[in-house]
Amino acid sequence: MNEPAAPNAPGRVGDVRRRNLSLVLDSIARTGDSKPSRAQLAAGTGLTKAAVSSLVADLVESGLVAEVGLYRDGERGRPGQGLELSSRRGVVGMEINVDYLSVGLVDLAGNLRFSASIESRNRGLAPDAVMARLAGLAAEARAAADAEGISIMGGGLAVPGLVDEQRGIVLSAPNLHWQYERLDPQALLDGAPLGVRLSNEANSAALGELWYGGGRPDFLYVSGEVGVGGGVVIGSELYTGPGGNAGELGHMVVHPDGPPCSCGGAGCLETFAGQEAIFQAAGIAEGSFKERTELLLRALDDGTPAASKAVDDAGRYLGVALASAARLMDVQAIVLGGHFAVLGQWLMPALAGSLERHAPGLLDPKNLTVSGLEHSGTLLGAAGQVIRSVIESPFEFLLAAKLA
Amino acid sequence: MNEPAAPNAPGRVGDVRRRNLSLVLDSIARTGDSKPSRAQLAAGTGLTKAAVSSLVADLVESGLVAEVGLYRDGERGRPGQGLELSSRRGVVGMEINVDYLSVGLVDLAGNLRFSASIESRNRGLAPDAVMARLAGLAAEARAAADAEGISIMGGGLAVPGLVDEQRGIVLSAPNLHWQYERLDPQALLDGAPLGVRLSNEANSAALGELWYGGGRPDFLYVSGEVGVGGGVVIGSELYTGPGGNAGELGHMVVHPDGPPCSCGGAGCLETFAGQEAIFQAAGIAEGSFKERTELLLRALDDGTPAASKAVDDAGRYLGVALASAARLMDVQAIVLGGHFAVLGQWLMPALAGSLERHAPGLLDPKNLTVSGLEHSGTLLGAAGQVIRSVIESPFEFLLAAKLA
DNA sequence: CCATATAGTTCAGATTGAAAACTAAATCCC
DNA sequence: GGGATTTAGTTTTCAATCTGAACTATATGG
Repeated sequence: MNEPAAPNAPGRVGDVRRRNLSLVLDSIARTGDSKPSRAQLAAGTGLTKAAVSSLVADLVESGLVAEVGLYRDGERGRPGQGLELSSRRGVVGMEINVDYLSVGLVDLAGNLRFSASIESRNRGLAPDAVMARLAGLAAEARAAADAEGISIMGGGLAVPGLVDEQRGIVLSAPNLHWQYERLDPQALLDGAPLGVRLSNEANSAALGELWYGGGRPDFLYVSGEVGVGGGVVIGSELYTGPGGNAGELGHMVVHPDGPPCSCGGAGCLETFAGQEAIFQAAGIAEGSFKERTELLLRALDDGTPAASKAVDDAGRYLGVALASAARLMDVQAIVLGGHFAVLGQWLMPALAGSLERHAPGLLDPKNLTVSGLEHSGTLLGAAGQVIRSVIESPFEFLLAAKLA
Repeated sequence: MNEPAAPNAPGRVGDVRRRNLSLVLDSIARTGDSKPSRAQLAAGTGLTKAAVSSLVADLVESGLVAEVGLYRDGERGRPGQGLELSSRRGVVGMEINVDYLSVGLVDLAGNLRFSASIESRNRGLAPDAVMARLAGLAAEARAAADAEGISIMGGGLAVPGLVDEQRGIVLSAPNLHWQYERLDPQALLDGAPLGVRLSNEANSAALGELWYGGGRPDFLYVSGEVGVGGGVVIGSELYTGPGGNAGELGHMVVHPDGPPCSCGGAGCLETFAGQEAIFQAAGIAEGSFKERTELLLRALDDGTPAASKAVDDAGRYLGVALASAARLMDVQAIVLGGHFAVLGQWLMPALAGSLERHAPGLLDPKNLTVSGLEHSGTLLGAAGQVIRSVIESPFEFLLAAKLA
């Protein structure tokens, strides 16, 4: 869709403006509610007022930034024109999960302007059937955008599995029983200038947490779904590794003599802390995920020993994996999401204890938190990736928008 | 010393030239022996011939690049002027280790032009005493540089411990019994325009491997010294983590019920695969490192069961840690250095087996290798950091050189 | 010796930010 | 109420630096 600048591309004179457009736009995005003036942007970025004026003019003309009336900062002097990200440009976040589909309309500033979701037993369903249902939801989002006067720039689609972003292929999504499925995400938002970006669910949730949640620059996001996934955020960027598969927390080895795992290995975290493992250890075998989760929570509330032990064990082994991860990557904050967030209060004691036992003093307990975004985190992250790409490369967006 | 460009600095017109100077210089460095002409550089970088001519003129004037006579590429037409990194600019790499000190003079192209080392039982010695001995070696390197007509740009000093690069402080080097020692690395090479950069031994070894060894862009370097250290190289850059302490492979947890470790944790890799742990498990208690290593190697040669088991166990647990690391960071190649390189042939079977058991198919066995640089890897890496900083920011070097 | 091919230089033109002067719009204070 | 002051934003001039095209330099081939 948009070609990223090659790292070895020659510097041209025009690159300076590309960079400064992004710098100013990002500055406006970061300042958020306080709606900076051109003069404040100049002070904040180190650019001259003249340069900022010229850059802002381009951004306003493109529709990415809007002026929002006068704004008084100090007591004297001419008041500035407040600037903010346009609320008339949006991105559609979409999520396919095991038992539901959801969409959300997110504006440039990150506000969730519309959302909808439906239950859908997707496991084992053909990708085409799932995509057809999702297309219905996407149409709702487009209608909502029309109603609110929001122009849709693009979309993000998160799926619980390994994906090839470039080619729109789901390499493997074991929980959906999908294997090497070629989707057509573009069809969901026909005509959107930036298209639809396919992404991994855990990674999107991690990015949602980064941009619209806790907001730390460095943390490890742990997503306990059917599998145990993770997203590594370093320096406010997702670390995906040389092959794009980093963050596979679920298959870190937490016991050298542990049981065999579905991945072919042995002693993986997932065999101790995956949803299935916890349900099984707690003696809860029947029903949908939702039903079993409710049974488990009730059992924990009642203090049922098997349930408590199951969650304690999961927490302890999760602690082993996180201790190793913290040592290796020097990660100093951890955010729990998905199933782990739901189990938070029961999981934490064993987890914190295990971390302290294996990596004493390495991680401040107050940096071990539960995600507050719940299900919308993935949606926000999926949409956010497109929004960030615009903020980081506004020039490229202008081109894409002009061509369309 | 030289201030790195802030990530949020505004782009200025002059930045374009900074970047292109680096692009051209790096291009010359990469092309290596084949001594490219200006026209070839233009084709390779995407810059115009005019721009390359102008950039090369600056680089030649600064003494970083030299013309090396005519060079014929095709059959017809005017031959080009071959260009290469100057062999008259060098950096001194220095290393403090537990039982020796060493220095090396490395020219811009990465050739080791001179090296020397002395045995020195540094454990427990005062930093001042060690630095005084090292200064003697450094003086030899300077004399060698004078004799060869090499001008010294700066130096790199690697120590086996955690360091604060900026302030020249060794935060902790347990194997030397050093704790928060303020060194004065600058004194070793008084007057060198880029000063002396302090660095961690394992990290330097990893970088040495990157620039002058295997040359993969992504790998995990495992250094088995007294402790077990590591260096994570991703996208041809060292990953140091948000706090600068990434790569602490030795304290990854490889057994949830393992013995206590000196770090206060339990079940750490180091308690199974550290030098001391191996010596102890093999029943070798007395003597210097060198002597004990020789004893161990002889015992392995003889097939002594205790020694074989000690090394097998170390390999197996190392495999557990590396399997986890590979999952988490998606690392696809591993290079063994230090003690592990010495034990290579005895360690490999158990290590490879363990990796395959815990992360089957994840890592191609041919990507599990032993470093070929031996001891000079650390030296080359320490010097290389300064050399790379010049190649990546030639403009800043020009300024620094001009001020001196 | 001249056609041709390739290397490298020179020069006009375009883009862009810095610096400084200027205009615009508010408050302060008498 | 009106000038002084303060702050916001624009205009103008200038310098840096790349591109592109024309030009010069130097080789081979017939």
